[in-house]
Amino acid sequence: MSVDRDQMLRAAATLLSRKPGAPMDEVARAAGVGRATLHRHFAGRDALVRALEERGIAEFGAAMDAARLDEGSSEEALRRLIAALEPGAQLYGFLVNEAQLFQEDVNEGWDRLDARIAAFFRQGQERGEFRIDLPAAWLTEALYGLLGAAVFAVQQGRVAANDFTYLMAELLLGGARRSVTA
Amino acid sequence: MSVDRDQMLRAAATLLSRKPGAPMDEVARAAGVGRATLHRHFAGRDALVRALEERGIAEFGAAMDAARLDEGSSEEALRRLIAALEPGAQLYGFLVNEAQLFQEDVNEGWDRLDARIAAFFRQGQERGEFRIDLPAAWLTEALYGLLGAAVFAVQQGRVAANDFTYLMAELLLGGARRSVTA
DNA sequence: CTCCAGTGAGACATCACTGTCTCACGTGGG
DNA sequence: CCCACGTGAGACAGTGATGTCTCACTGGAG
Repeated sequence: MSVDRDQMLRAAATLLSRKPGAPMDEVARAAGVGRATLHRHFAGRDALVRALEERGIAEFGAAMDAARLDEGSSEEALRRLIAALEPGAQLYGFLVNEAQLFQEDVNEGWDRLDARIAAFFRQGQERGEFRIDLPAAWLTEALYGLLGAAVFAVQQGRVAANDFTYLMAELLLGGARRSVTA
Repeated sequence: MSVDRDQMLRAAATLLSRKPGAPMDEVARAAGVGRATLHRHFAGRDALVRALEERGIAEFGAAMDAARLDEGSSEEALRRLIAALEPGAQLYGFLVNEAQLFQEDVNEGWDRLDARIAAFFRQGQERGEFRIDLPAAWLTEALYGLLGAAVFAVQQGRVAANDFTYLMAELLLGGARRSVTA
């Protein structure tokens, strides 16, 4: 009888990531639940988005933990990170857009994650594995941007979902230029 | 007396690129014009966005022409393209987001531009200058994604506006990995 | 079996935005 | 000078989403 709050969040994430402005009743329908029930669990749209934020932040952090960014080469670590990010990529894409919208009142959890990602890139630079002429902050933003682009490309069927991790990692690491050795 | 329609479009683009959902009266204020006047020039919000689309498509196309994508190496051509895209990057970022929202009813002008960009990447692949394991469609989406990320990074002051072209081109072409030769 | 907590459906007031209209004003051209 | 056009300010109704409330129902616990 009682509705699974987690399933509601998941359904909301899936819908809102494609249609950020979807009305509450549409979110409710997507979650297979009445509008009243949705509203009982989340005081309002803001609360719902806030909950999605917290969920996204937690999952993002968990993905970073799982990727063990300190082990092995920076390149391998980045590949692991992207692979770990893939399952929640839709949600992250939605949240990144959302965060860009409301520059003010951003959850401080994002700052922490941003800092961790940037620190990882900086470490790679200090190790001589990443280029030093591209600021860590830029690499971080580029990661987010490519994440969103990849999610969209998959949604549109422009690229295969299976290639997600490969395309992300290869472009971010090696770029489009054909290398002499490859 | 008469208001400069072009200036209104420019102001609208600047505001909406940061705040896509801004109400019409805010757009009007940003353009230094009354809401009624804004409405006299653009029948409604849709018409305004449509006008921005057309403007963006035209400018994007002009930038591609100016970049002379057929001359010289593909890498040089891509650098020229990114440099030519920079002045209108805010607008393009807004329009790309807008296009992602309304998958249906997309201006066919975008398809044409998409096709030109993809064809350029494909040509580079056939010439052996771009990697063939990254589909041209993905490179195209990545270009858009990085464009948006770069605009945002500059807006947030995370990177210097002067580095826009360099950061975009270097990441897209060479990626984050430190090359052996560089 | 009997409650009752949780639910879906719908009514309702409210709110923000929109698009239209009117009216007074000022500037520029005739 | 005077008129007319374009403008700004504001009023107005319409619309869609929101948040709250009520009510009837149902499935599960006791």
